[in-house]
Amino acid sequence: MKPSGAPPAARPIPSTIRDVAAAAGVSVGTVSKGLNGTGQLREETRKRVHQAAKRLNFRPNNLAQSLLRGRSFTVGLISTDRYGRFSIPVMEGIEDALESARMSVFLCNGADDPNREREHIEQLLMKRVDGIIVTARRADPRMPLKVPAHSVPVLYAFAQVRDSKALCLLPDDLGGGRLAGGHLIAAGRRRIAHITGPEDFEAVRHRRAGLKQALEQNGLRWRIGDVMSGPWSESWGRKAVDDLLARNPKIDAIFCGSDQIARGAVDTLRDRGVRVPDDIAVAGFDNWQIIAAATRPPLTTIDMNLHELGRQAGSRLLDMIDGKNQQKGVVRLPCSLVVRESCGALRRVDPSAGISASRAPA
Amino acid sequence: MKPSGAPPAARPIPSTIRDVAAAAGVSVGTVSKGLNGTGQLREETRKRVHQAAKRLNFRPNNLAQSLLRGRSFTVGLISTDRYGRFSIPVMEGIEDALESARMSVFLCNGADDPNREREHIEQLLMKRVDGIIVTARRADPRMPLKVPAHSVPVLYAFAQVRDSKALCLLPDDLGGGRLAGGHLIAAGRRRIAHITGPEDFEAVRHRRAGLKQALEQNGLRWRIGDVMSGPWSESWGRKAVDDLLARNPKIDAIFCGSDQIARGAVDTLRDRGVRVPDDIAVAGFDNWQIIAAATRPPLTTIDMNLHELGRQAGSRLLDMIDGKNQQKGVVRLPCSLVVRESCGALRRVDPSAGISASRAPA
DNA sequence: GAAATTCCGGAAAAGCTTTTCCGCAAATCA
DNA sequence: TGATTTGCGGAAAAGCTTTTCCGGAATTTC
Repeated sequence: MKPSGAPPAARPIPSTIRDVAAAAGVSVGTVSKGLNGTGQLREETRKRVHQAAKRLNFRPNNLAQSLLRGRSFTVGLISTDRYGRFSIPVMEGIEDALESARMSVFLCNGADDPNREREHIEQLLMKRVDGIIVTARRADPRMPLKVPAHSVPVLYAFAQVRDSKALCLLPDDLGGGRLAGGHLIAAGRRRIAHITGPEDFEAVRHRRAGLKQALEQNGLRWRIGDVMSGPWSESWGRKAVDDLLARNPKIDAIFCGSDQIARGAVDTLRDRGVRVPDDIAVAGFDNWQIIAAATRPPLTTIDMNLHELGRQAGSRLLDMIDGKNQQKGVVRLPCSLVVRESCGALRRVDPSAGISASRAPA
Repeated sequence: MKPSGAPPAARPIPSTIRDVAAAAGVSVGTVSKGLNGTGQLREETRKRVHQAAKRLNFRPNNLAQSLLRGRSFTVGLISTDRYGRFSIPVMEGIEDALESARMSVFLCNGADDPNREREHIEQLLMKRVDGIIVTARRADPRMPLKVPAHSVPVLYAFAQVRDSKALCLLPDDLGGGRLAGGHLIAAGRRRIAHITGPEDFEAVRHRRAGLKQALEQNGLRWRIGDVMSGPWSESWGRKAVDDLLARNPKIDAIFCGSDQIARGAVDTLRDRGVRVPDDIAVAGFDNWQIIAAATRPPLTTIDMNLHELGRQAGSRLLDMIDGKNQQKGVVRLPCSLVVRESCGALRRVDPSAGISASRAPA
């Protein structure tokens, strides 16, 4: 019998398949067959069932279905930390992919608290989710989630884990760096500085390495002194430009590790009367619309295609749930170049830099 | 039994209460009592049950529990449109409130598509959620959701609906406008312009009305000509300032309808050699950290406390589920003032402007 | 007209947990 | 020692749906 768990709140009890059966004057099994189009039923019976169901506002109870099926058509999406700006497109992509398979998503926020995280996982397993996707604010390696081995498929999207058996989907920061470098070089720049984020971010190291590859592929010298690491902020971009110009006024391009940094850099260049892109071209990273488009001039930048990354995460998880495509390890998804005005040259990037370029969205 | 719904994917079947019962040499009922601390069991039996459960990695199946209880301990969170920047804090707040009640959250994105929205609602009702929270990117009135009357409690957070029986939680934009105006006036400003967003946003009208109240309460004249509406963008802020100074150079303060607009305004003032805040004070709205803190000087602005709004949404929904607190209508939650540097005066706002001020976060 | 199909729909089990009700055994009391 | 509690744990029902199996009625075939 109904335990006392549920206080007052007198709400109409949703009608069940028995109610429909009674209303249609048939048995419950017949109702099920009627509504699901299975079994052998007279057309007239089927119609009567449908009408009764409609009249009673019948909605099959997914809990019962899931219990029977042994599948809940549900996945857990757990963010290991507070949502960041990057989480949104990833989440949207995941949702898009999953909802077209009629899967529902449980949202869990770990809030940087391992206990809370564990609680969430426990909760999800009790809810019998079919799979789990883990995201983070930062794509760096972290401790593996304590999901009991093999209980359900787990996939890391924009998050990484030191466990060679796990599947991690990440943006190809190296390719992105190469793309930016290639674009600047194709625009005729020869002396390219790099103002970027903290050295301990893997993304920082990869983007830098990408730039390095682009330079070396084009016979340009890689100057360690032209690389400056600092916080991910506009003010760092401003400060770095000041230092850079004092040290090395012959720079003709700057590749920035984020759009925020680029924004600071461009602002300071303008303040100092340096023309962008005529005197110095500036490329950003992230394609953070709101920043990139508002910069004067608007930023040419790299897009990590996070929505697509999320979408892939969703559909790959579905594959894993179905037992197909048991891929493991780190998979890097391509970045793309978004051309605006801060690098001049409104033309395609040199194809040798790899990966196709795309235009800025209208 | 087991329909063909679930393809290959051979995963270990999670152990059930029967398995535990067998392992512990007791009946299933005893296991239930043992694990839940109910019934009368010898301490030794209870321990044996616990050990068996642990050994088998037993996790009660929430689907079965929910089916029995008639409550799923689950709520649906449906965004009527693509997630915006405002959704994040609201979602986090909602989650915080709900997870401390051990409720799980289904995430649904309507993506501006009424059909998809309807699908999601149908899905949620089939999943027997205990309640639904609706959020939006924009707090303006919209068509009511077609949730069958009284089936489950529905609450609108940062979203509004033309239905007097619905509960809508919104920020008090009017109070926010008054707060900003009061702060500027308390800082000794007398001629305050207002550069804001599109007239058809309710928030725009409310913030403007709040400013008007502050002015009139302090015996200052409300000049319609000093109000300028435009898009929510930096470039509008820049353009508006140019126009404004051309028309009316005697302005000593500007209240901007968003931090982005304020950013554009401040940048242009700097470009023109106008000192902020010495010559003209600028206040923003949103307390969008990344913009407000990077502006030179950092913006004094209004925070809508969206995290708190989300938290309240969550806990009020819980009340509604429990049948308590059947409040309806629009509830406005207070905004607060975040003092940085763009208005000079590093002091508290005039208390007559209502609502307490708070300091900028470190 | 009798036998064999074909049609249609009902009965029941399974999926997992919780709770109520009962009965047995041990312990207590007279 | 016989009668009564008390303590402990088992049996079974309920919650909702799907699917398999089966039986009765109608139809067809010989």
